[in-house]
Amino acid sequence: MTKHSRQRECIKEFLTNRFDHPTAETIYLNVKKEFPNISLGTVYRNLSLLTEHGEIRKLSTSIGPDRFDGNTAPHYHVLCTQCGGVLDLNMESIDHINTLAGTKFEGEISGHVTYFLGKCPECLKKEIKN
Amino acid sequence: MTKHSRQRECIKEFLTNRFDHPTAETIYLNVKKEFPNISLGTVYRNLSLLTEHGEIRKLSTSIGPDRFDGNTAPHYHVLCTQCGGVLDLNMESIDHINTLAGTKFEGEISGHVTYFLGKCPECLKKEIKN
DNA sequence: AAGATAATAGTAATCATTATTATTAACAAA
DNA sequence: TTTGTTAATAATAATGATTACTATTATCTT
Repeated sequence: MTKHSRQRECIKEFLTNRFDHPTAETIYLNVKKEFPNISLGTVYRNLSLLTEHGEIRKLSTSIGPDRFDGNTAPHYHVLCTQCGGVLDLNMESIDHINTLAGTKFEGEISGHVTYFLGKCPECLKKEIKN
Repeated sequence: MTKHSRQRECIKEFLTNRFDHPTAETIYLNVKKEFPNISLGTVYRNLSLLTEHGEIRKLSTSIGPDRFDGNTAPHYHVLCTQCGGVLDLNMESIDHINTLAGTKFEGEISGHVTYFLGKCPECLKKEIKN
């Protein structure tokens, strides 16, 4: 049975107003403005809780720390190999690849994790200038 | 200019004979049999080198440490949500999703990282028994 | 208002990985 | 085959991200 907490509410709200998929550290620094004594552990625990409850999404890439997304609607992400930024990609779910994978696998396929690699519009623009 | 080293050769050979995508720790413990004084740092450095040179592949999942694959032929992986194992999935490259993603993105898409979630044949078998 | 307990702040611990450094091994040239 | 050069090593410390611990506080219930 999970009790309400103002810290968790603040974390949740911060995430719903951000679209750059901040890290726990960034969330910590920002929530600190409203709760100067908040602990990084509290941030991590609440991010886990919110993720479990399906209220936010956790994004793990091979580079850098985990990031968090307040938008739970199904969509994909592009990881910019230049600046390290993580951008939204509003593409419909490609769940047909699960079916395809299922035909090549003796076990059971229930889902997939996909992120794209590339260059964000900003980095691309800078490249052309030079 | 990269010098030959017996330790690196041993790591490489160990990986080409394993198909369960071991972690750096597992590789360390096994290579230790031939090189009792080998250091974990040496294992990590050589795994990075081999990955850079395209001789092995590094697999990062959101759960647990990185794993390494001696098979560099293009293929995918299934992460068993039951036992945590990582299995090969010999499916052709689904690079058409890059093109699809490109149509929804202002930047540039150069590739994708995908792994599937599911249950391996062994865990599935156990489940049916019970 | 009082009691029960989940959540917190503060901090220590853990885990995976990378960095540092003195020593050793691999290769090249004499 | 010795010698010189330099990359690779072993040993260890340091880092970064995350989780665990614990006494205190906030939230909810009665």
